[in-house]
Amino acid sequence: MADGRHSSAVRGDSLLFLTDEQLRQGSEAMFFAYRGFTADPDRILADLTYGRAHHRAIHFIGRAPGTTVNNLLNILGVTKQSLNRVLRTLISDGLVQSKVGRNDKRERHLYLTDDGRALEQQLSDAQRARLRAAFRDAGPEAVAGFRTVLEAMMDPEMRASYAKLRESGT
Amino acid sequence: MADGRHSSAVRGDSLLFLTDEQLRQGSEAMFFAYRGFTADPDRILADLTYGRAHHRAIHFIGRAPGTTVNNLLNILGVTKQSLNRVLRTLISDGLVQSKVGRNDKRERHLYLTDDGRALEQQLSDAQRARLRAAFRDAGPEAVAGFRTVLEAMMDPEMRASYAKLRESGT
DNA sequence: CAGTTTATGTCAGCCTTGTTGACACTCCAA
DNA sequence: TTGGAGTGTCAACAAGGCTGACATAAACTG
Repeated sequence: MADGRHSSAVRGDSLLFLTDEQLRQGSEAMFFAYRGFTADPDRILADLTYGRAHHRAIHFIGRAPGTTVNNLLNILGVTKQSLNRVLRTLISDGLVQSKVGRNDKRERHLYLTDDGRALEQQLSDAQRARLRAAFRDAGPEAVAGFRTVLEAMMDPEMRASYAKLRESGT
Repeated sequence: MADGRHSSAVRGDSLLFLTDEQLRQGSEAMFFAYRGFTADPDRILADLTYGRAHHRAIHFIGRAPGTTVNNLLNILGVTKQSLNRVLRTLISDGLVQSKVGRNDKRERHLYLTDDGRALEQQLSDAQRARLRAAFRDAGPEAVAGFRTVLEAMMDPEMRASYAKLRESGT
């Protein structure tokens, strides 16, 4: 780590494109792009009493209906207390329904209600509009590269969750 | 928005790759990847008394030494009260130095101290290691696509900030 | 010069969303 | 029957956003 700012560039091989400057630009691109990515749903949520945490819960429940609390916990990477606070409000507001498991009655299976689905739709429409525009501007090859790099950036467990959701959705 | 889940796929043109399912996968990829992206610096920061907000401030001061408070405010997109809380601790901890402007004495120009640079290096090394691995695995074409899409996702002002930093760094 | 605007700092208070620790309940499995 | 897993909940706390209000100094403007 003490070999300076061109640690990866001096090799002179096919990894020349990995200068520290390129990597720094990659970081900054992630930072600025993530802001854009969340901006539209955030605006909608601000008017309701909800935040990004609610959005995430709604998104993943909508994506995998009947998922258990524990499953959701792993996907979201927060503590159960944190998730529970969010779920409690969503359930009492009638956006999410919690059903006791049929086989294992300790488990709660989570579903969106009609209202929940409506909000999910509204939020993801807003988010997708931006993504759609970005994908269209960038073109299919760029999108493929985008996805390849993002997948490579994930932690292995997250990559597994991602792959699982991906196959279930196709 | 009521035209269902294949709103963009039914056109049958070159935008076929923009199905809502593709877009949803894009969202989820962003979510999981961003978690990975911040994970390593977060681990380092947890041991100090600092958080992600400190990281961001240190990063951009290191990137554009002598930047003003107002400039940083625009880049980070937070309120001055929020930024000030972070800057105050960084300055009193001797990681950041604040100099009164030469021309305009109302402005404060921000610089990293030697200690600040050391922490910045440590944090960005951790972050770059992951990015480097991801870029290497994905290859140059994928990286180009990654950057193209991210740039297209940004708000216009953010894209301007990004471009400005990019040219200053090269 | 007087008045306004700009750049910055700071105080106080609020919200969301994360954390830990503790405890209770239900139920499955050995 | 006992241990452990899955869940819910209470309390307390911290980070880091936010708004509103106010202060100061410097720069700009008529």
